[in-house]
Amino acid sequence: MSLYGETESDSKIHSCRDCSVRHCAAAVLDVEELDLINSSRHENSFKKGDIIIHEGSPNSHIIYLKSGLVKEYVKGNQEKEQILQIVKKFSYLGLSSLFGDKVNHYSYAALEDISVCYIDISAFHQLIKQNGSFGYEILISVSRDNLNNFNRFMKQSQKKTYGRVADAILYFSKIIYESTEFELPFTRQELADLIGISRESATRVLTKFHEDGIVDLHERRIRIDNLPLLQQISKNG
DNA sequence: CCATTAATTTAGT
DNA sequence: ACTAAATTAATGG
Repeated sequence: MSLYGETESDSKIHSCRDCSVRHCAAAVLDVEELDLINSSRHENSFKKGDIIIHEGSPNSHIIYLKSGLVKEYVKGNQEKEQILQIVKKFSYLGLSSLFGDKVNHYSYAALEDISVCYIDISAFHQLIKQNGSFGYEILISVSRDNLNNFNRFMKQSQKKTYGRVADAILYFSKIIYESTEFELPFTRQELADLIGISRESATRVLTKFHEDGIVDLHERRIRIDNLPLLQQISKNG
């Protein structure tokens, strides 16, 4: 429950050189650059539900997500929150606030038990300046996220409740799990917060989809049974 | 350590 | 908003 999560214990890596989960941008670093990151990095793990970054906190570090899922969100008025996206492992948390401000604009919370590495922000800056390939990879991931999220929100604003729920299911299926059957990492409330509807509507539409044979639904387990129809609903709002 | 109960969270109407 | 169900924490043996 602590802000800093649990003490590190399991499979602690002793150097970035030996890290087995270097992907994308981290994969293009040379040995010296890895040592630069390594000199300031610290590892940590969080339990499901733990908050990793509070919006408004200073962004002194970039956090590399080594395993698990994280939600990126902003707090709205009383209890309401807006979930921007789900972040998958092997990506960086806090990138979107890196160059824009001195504080994080988004909060991050663990949707399952996760492990992370903190990278000092000045080391990160230096790597971007000195290693074009690294910067290129970072730029790709920032752009991709931007495009994805912006698109989702633009389309969402034109859709009715059913289309939004269909969108959410397709989002999990296509982007997060790459499968037609998956376990939601969300409560109904969080699902609603992702697509800007009420919790009640979320459950109502889910059971309606179930009744209509579009999905099979058990608690948080979802299997898409009628993909064409679901895509149709998503498309038509 | 396990079992029971209390408290909190989640789902459905 | 309210109730029921489920999950988690706390207590006592």
